[in-house]
This record gives sequence, structure tokens and C-alpha cells, in this order.
Amino acid sequence: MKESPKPRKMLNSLPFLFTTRGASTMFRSPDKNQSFPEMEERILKLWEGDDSFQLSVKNRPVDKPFVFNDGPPFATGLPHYGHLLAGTIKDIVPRYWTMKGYRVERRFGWDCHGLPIENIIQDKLSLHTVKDITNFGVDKFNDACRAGVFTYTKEWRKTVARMGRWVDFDNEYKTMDPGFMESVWWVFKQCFDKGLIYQGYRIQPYSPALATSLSNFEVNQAYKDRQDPSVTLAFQLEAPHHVGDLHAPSTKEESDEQMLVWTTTPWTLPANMAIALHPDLDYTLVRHEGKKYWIAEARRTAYFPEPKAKKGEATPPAATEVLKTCKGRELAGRRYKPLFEYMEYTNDKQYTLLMADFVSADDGAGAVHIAPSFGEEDFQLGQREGLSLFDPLDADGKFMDVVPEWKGIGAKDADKSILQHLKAQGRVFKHETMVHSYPHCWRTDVPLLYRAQKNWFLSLEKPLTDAHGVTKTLKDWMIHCNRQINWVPEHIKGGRFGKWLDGARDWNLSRNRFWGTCIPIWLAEDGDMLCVGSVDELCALTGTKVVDLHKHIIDPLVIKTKDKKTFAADGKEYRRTPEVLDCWFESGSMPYAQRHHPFENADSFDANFPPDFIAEGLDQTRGWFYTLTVLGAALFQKPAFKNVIVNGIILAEDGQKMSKRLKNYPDPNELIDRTCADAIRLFMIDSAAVKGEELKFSEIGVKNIVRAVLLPLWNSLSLFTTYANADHEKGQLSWRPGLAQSASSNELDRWVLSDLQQLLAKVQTEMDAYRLYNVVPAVVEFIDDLTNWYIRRSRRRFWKSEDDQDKNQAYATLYRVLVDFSKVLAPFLPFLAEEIYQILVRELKVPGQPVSVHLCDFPVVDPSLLDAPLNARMALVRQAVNLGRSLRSAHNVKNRQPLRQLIVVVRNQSQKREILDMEDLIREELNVKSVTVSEDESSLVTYKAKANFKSLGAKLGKAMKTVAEKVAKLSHEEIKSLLSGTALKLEEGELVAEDILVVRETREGLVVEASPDLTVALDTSIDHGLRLEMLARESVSKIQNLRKDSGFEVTDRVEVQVKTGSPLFREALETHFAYITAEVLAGSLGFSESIAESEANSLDVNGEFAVFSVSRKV
RNA sequence: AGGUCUGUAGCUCAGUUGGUUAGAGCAUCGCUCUGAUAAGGCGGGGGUCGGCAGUUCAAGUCUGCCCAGGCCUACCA
Repeated sequence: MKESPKPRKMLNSLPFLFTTRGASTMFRSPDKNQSFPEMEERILKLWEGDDSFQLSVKNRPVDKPFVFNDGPPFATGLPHYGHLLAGTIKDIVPRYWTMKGYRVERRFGWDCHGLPIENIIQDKLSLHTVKDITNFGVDKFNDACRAGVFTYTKEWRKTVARMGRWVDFDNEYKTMDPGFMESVWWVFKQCFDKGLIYQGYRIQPYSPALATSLSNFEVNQAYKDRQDPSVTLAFQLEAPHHVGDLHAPSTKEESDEQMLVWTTTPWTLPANMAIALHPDLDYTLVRHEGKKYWIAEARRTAYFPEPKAKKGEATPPAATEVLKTCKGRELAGRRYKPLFEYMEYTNDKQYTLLMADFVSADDGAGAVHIAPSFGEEDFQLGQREGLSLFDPLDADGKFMDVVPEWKGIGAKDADKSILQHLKAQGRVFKHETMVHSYPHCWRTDVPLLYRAQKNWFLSLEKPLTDAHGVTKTLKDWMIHCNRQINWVPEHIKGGRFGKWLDGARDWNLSRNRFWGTCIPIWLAEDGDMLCVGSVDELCALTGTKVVDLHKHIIDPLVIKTKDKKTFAADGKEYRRTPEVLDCWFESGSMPYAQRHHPFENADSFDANFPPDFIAEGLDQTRGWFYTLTVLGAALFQKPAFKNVIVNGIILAEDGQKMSKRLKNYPDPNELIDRTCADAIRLFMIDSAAVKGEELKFSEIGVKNIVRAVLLPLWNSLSLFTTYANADHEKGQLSWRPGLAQSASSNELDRWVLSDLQQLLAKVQTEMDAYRLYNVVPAVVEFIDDLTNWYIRRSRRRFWKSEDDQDKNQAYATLYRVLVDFSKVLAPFLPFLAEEIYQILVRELKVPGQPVSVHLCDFPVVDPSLLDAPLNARMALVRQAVNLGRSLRSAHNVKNRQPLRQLIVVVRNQSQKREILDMEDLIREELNVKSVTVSEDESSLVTYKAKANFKSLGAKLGKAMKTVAEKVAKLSHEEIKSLLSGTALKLEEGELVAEDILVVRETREGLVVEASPDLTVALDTSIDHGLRLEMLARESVSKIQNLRKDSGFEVTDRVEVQVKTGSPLFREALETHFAYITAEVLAGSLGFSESIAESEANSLDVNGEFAVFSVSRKV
């Protein structure tokens, strides 16, 4: 064989030129020490040069789309393994459907708006508060956000491409594009016109330092322990006779009873409106030190402990006297004297005892102080009972004029003073402190206030009617749509996501921020509102040409009109509501906004919605998955996606979260350079991470993929090209790629082809159901079948020098398998699959074949190649071989020692044929002279039986146990008779063959191994001839090792010299001269006394000694 | 605190409608094979299937309660 060229370098510079290879070489030989990362970089350039990605899309018909929607990431940070995992899934599925003949457009998208970038810019410009930003200028601030939001796009592009993901970055969408934002307005107006949008209050975490409310995400970042007052107050109740007299104003007639109420937020007391009790809890009136208090019975002893008996005293005098006990509901409506007089009396429920289920008696006094402006539950109760909102705080969280005592003092700061005031009035029953977990402002560390904020909401409770006239509330539509989605893993549908939908509440759409899509509502002073749904509309209404829809551009535009239909001018003035939209609204609008629907491409919308496929992480359940679902249901009463793969979270190897600070994970780019992208992809896909479970990421795991999957495959390719080139050069091979070939007569060939068809069927089934986790194990198993059975068993067929039919069939088969298999692998291992395809197909310029494996059609099952009985037969033979190998091992008979015969005992006639069919294979694999098939195993094994619990259990029920014991005691003969079809009568019933499971025990002193299907025995007697053969094989092995150690090429011819004093060795070498010289490609084999001995070249077989010398024949 | 997922060999995980002695890969130890292979083969060691109850002739599997971990959600006054 000629020097193989250095293909890598050549291809880098001349990617299309293959003709420079020597004419005698058929295939480019893969480098045995190939660096996979280098190979991948080369493939990337090849794709770029060929424009393969664009071709793979354009080659497929427009009217056969597979629609994929990509969730947009933020480019303010670098991609991490979570992105790589989702990205790999987002690559595999589209590649697969492309190869199935669909046109799969893949547009990348960028999330541009929102807090991540606003926070970065605030830090950069040292703008700490909302006021700082407005003083700085919203226009300048937004410009800075725009300029900073794409910091890492280059790194993203590079890493995403390097991972082998094909996605269109040039045609990407951005949520800040005017077209995208216009479509978001359209979506908003659709909701508005359906009556879903309303303005209302919701309790939100509020940072007084920043003068803004915060998102839950921000709140969750800064929970910490905090010491707060824990105060029990005594509210003076009025006389009870006013109960039920709804219109009677307070008489201020005091009773002598007080209500104990617990709070940790004294600053909310000036806004107290009511007290809540649980209707079903017991409340007790006690007399203590001359005063009467109501308290939840369950809390009584916590507040009024029973005095302990002192030594000598019998029963201590009770300090607390129980007067009466009743249910909370019996106290409903009792009035109390308010602590403060800041509020107007607007509702007869004000300052009364109200009933609420959320009240518990776990701690406190079992009665809750209600300030509807300052707590979620308070707010809900206030809404129900018609209480007004009273919020005496200004934007900075300081008391306003209505509370003159604490005017200008911050809410939390006023706690102490308020308590002092109340103590002076005798209203504080108990004052302690407690430590509890409380949210703080993540930027300023100031404790947050929960207060009612005016917001824009999307109602989930409004009825919507679909095209078929069916009416449901939006929430019910969402639940309805969710039923149509194929979730992987399935449990999310009814579990995490389904439950979340069940409990979904109206969506708060507004954010008091700056860099986002504006809420397109203009308000008049009288509360009248206009919703703008497009740029043209805005231009018409304002008479201004607008190209950018960001806040600083839009806010100054005032709409003046008399008539909302004709927009006649000079009427009321409408000004835009200042909020921007929740960014999730933009993400949820992505299916429409990325294609500027309905302003462009409206006619093709139906074909593209809902999309076939999306894939994101588990954390998107409440994020993207949810907002997509809301808007899909709101606009079209349809699900926003048909299939979704939810990936799990990737953890570091130690099971902790990946942490930059702890450096407990390798840098993705460096790992790619150390291992390769294909291996990382496969490692991630071959895990429960593709069904929503977490994955512990380990570099060792990735390296194992290289070792267990990539290298064996690479070596298969290498074997094939090496032998093909060698044979081709010597003119020992007629087969050529692309030549028509008839079906192989060799069982191994037909087996591996059938095995491949089974794999194809499996991959198709699993991919069609989006169960990626079932695909990789099947692929890996096929690699094992291919390398460790097909190729190992076929080696000699490639090695032999005759250009016969068998050899040509072997080449044709392996070639076909490798090419087809490269197509199966293409979605999963896009680089290695491409390299195989390039070497085996593209570089040969086989007519009619695409230039890239990714432009090929996914192989479909060829029923003519599928032969399930053959697969079963081969499984049986492999079992027989395994039993035989096990026997050799157990009895310490080396495989190089040929044995006389193997006896296989079969269970039936068809097995007999199957074993005899493959006798040659078994003989060679087990190194035996003959295989004898027998149907009677009585001489080899003894039968024992076990009860078949499955079949007997149903019949026998309780008698199962006794029968099982009897079955275990059955004799060999009884079992034999049962097996032959005779039923056995027992007290408990009749036994038939199916009711027992036969266990074979080998008879003493025999070399026998049994499995449920087969029994195998080995004749281990060795005669003179067998011994000579063994020595010959040992010699071959030794010589081959010497060849290898000397660095000779596979095809080099050698001369062999032997020194031995052993007559047996001499006889073996002489007898098997032809065999040995053929095996080791020796031109001569002679004896010599002048060979220097070393450990490497001497051979000691059971005391027979020989020394070898091998030299290359020039 | 609630929801949800997970808990099976040293590690990563399979385990069908409940049914024999709970499996695989990796790792480890011993033996072995090999001119494609950094591989392959055979065997060994290694398990109270998170715990406790219950249903059943029979529970890793079904039910209940509890424990641990992850994620999501959450102002309990």
C-alpha cells in the first residue's frame, strides 16, 4: 500500500478536491489518531463552504413545513450547559424532520427587553433608583440598553455553531425590532378587543428605596432573616347588640370585652380596617387580671398559661377564668373601636369582625388584623367585603399628611413610635420580637413592603367563543388546549403544568420600567381609554410619523379626538399609561411577532400555527410554556405548540448547582476542545435530562462516550477503508461503491442488514414520539452488534486475498451499513456522521448522491431486508457461543487450544436447524472441530422445577404456597413427563407444563452449561493432534505480536526464524507450516540456533519452549 | 408552607397489566481473546429496592403516612 496522503491538511485548503489521491487508493484513510475536535472544525468549514444548512432547508418543499419555534435567550450572559442541552435537542429534532423530507425553518431569536439588561445598565451608569433613571433621561437610558443588550452575541454564535447546531442567525428575530413590537401591540389589542384587559389592583412587593414594585424573581433573590416586632394588641369591642343592624352607625358604646390580635407589622395598623376570625375555630372569653379578652381557644394557654403547682400547694388559684367559648361565626359582625381615626367611614363592615378561612390558630391569637392595602389575603378579604383601599404611604414608602403623627417617616421606621403611641393608650397586650424570613430589596437591602398597586391585567375568567361557536372562559380554553399538547415527559401535562393552569390567576401585564414594549393604551382624564394596535393607527391618531415604539418616543405623543371611530380631532386628550409590558408577554407573542403577523405573511399563518415543536427547560413551565399557552388560547383558542420536549436542569458533577464561583464544572468551549461536540451532545441526550430530570454533568461521562461510541465507530470505518484500499491496490477486489449488488448469500450479512432495519424502525418510532431518550441506547447497541459481532466475525472475509463472491458481499454489506448508519447518526452526531459520509460517498463522487449526509433522506425500513427469524436465530447462536466461552473459562481451557467437539442440546427441531445452519460460525468462534446437536439432555442435566407464580397464582390463590413447595420437590422423571404433555394431579388441582419453570442442574463431573433455551457441553479431551494445533496457534499469536511491536504495516511480508529444543514445537511448526505462514504473511519460516532471546520473543507453552525472530522482507 | 419530580449495586440508570433467584453499563478484582479497536469475552465481589404500615396467595411495582434531595410557587397576620 502506498503512503496514505495527509488528508486533513489537504482538505483544509482544498475542500472540494479529491482527485489528488493516488489512483490506486479507493478511500481517504481516516487517521487512526484523529483528533475529533480537529475533525469537527474541518467539517464546520466544509458546511460553510457548501452552504449545507441553507441547502438542507431550501431543498425541501415550501408546502411541507415542519414548524419549529425557538425560545429567545438573553445575550447578556454566556451560554451554559443548560443552553447547550436545549440547543442540542433543538438541533436533533429539526435535523431529523429535515431528513424526513420536511422544510424546517430555524430562526434564532434574542430576548432584548427587561430587567436583566436594565440592571446591567443601571449598575454601569450608577443609576440606583427609578428617579435616577428619569433624571438621567429615559431616552439615554434606553439607548444604553439597546447598545448593551448584544454584548455576547458573538460568543453565542460561536458556541452554538461549534456544538453543531444549525440555526439561522442571519435571519434572527429580536424582541426590540419595530416589527416584533408592532405585532405585540396587535396581540395586545386582540386581547383588549375581546374584553380581557382591565386595570385593577394587586398586592405587590414594593421597594421604597427604588420607588418601584419588584418582580417575584427579584424578590426570591433576597429573602433573609430579619428581626421584627411581634405584637399582640387588644382591640376594644363594642356592645354586641348591634349585630345584624347593618345601617346603624357605630354607637361607640363600649363593652367590657377586648379582642386579642397579633401582628408583625405595626406600621400597617393606621390602615386597619377590620379583624378576621376563622368561622369554625373556637374562641374563648377569659377574665384575666380583671379584664375580659377574646382569644382563639387553641391559643389560650399560650397567652394565659395555667400556673404550675408549687411544692406543698394542692391546686394553685387560677389567674385566668374562662367565661365562655363559641365559634368564630357567632362573633361575626361585632364592632370594635378603631385604633386610629384617619379613615372615613365608608362601609358598615369597616371595624367589624369578619370571617375568613385563611385564619389559623397555629400562632398569634387566632385573630388577624386586616389592612386591605398591605397584604394579599387582606386585599382579597377587603374586595369580598367591599372595604376600600387605604394606603397612607407615598411613593417612597413614607407616611403622608393623612397620618400627621408620623408624616414623612418611612413605614418600617415608624414601627417603634407607633407601638409607643399604642402602649400609651393601653392597647398593647404583649410586645416581643421574632426572627423570620422576609424579602428585601436585592439592590438596596431595604425590607420590602407589600402594598396594593394599580396594574393592567389580562383576565382569565372572561368568556371567549371560538370559530365553532363554543364558549368557555379563557382559563378553561387554556386547560382545553393543554390537553392537545404532546408533553415529553408526559407527567408535566397533568402535573406541574396542568396544576399550574388549574390555579392560574389573572396575569399582571404591567411593569413600571423603561426598556420594553409599551402598553398601547392611551387614557383620558375621565378614565376613557383607547387601545392602539399598529404603527399606522398610532400615526393616524397622533399625526406623527413613528418608527420606534419605545417608551421615550411614544410617551410624549398625545391623542386628541372626539370620536373613537372616526378619530375626529380636537376632542379629549388621551395620554399613554406609563407602564411597559411584562417581557413574558413578548415571549408569549413570539409565534406571531417573529413573522410580523398579521402585517406581513398573513396568508401563510395557518400553515405555521400552531408550530409542531418547541423545546426548553423545566424552568419554563411558568415562563414561556405558560405565556405561549395563554396567548394561543386568548387569540385562537388553540394550543401554541403541538409537541414539546422539556429538558431537566444540568447540575455539576458533585450534584450541586453549577457555580462560577465554585468552578465545579468545565468551561464548555474548553471541554469541546478536549473531547468534542459530538460526544457532549450524545452524553447529554443519552440521559434522563431529555425527559425533564436533572443531569449531573461530568467530563468523565463525556469521555466515556468517546471511548464507547465514537472510537469503535471510527475504528470500523478505519478497518473498512484500510482493507478496501489494500485490496483495491492489489487488484483483489471487484466490488465498487455504487455498483448494483444482489442480495448476499451470507447469513452474517443478511443479519446485520436486518439488524439495521430493526434499528431504523425503532429510531423512527421513538423520534416520531419525541422520545429521544429511547433512541441513543438503541444506536449504541447497534454499534456493539456491528463492531463486536458483525465485523469481528467477518474479519477474515475482508482479510483473505481471493476476490470471490463472499468477499465482495462482505464489502458491499459493510459499505451499505456504514453509509446508512451515518444517515441514522446524522441528527445526533452531525460531525462524525458527516465525516463517514464524506469519506464513503461524497469524496467518491458517487452519482446522484448529495454532498452532505444532512441533505440525504432518512433511511426507511426496507422490508425485503428485514428478517426477524434470522435475528432470533443469531441471538440463539450468540447464546450458544456465550455458553461455550463460559465453559472454557470455567474449566480453564484456553481458547487457543482447539477442542474435539461441542454438544448443543436443543429444545426443538427448529432450534436444531438454526444451530446447524450456523455451525461454521460456532466452530470458529469457539475453536472446536465439530458441533454436535442433540435433542436429549438427560445425560447432561437433571431437571428441577419451580412454580410459575404468574400462571398458578391466578388459579390457586391461597394454595399457592403449598403447591410451590410441592413443585420444588418434583423428580426429574415427573418433570419430564409433565413436559411431554401429561398433566400431573395434585390435591389442589392439576399441573400442566406451563405451570412450572424448569431449572437445569448440571450432572456432577460433566462440563456442561445451561440456559433456558440451550444446554451446551464441551468435550475437553486433548490428543496429540490438538496439542500440535494449539502450539501452531500460539506461534501465530506470538509472531503477530512481534510484527505489531516492530511497527510493520498490516500488508508487509516477513521472514520468520525459530529456535526451539522442543520436538513437539518443531513438529507443530512443520505440520502447520502452511497455516502459520499464511496467517502471518511469512515468505519463509525456518529454524535457526542463533536468535537472541528476550522476554518479548520467547514463548513458553506448558514447558514447551521456543524463540522467534521476525524481520521485514524487502 | 404548598405543588411537583426523584430516591433500586461504589457511580449512572432499566425494571412491562403486581408473579420465579431484582437487571444493564461504568468502576473494581481474577481469568481470557485479539493484526481494526484506547476495544472484546467469561467469571467474582457488591442490594434491608429511602423508611414504616396496609391491601394481596404474592409488593421494587398498588394505597396511606413519614424521611431525604431537586425544581417551581409562596407576604401565613
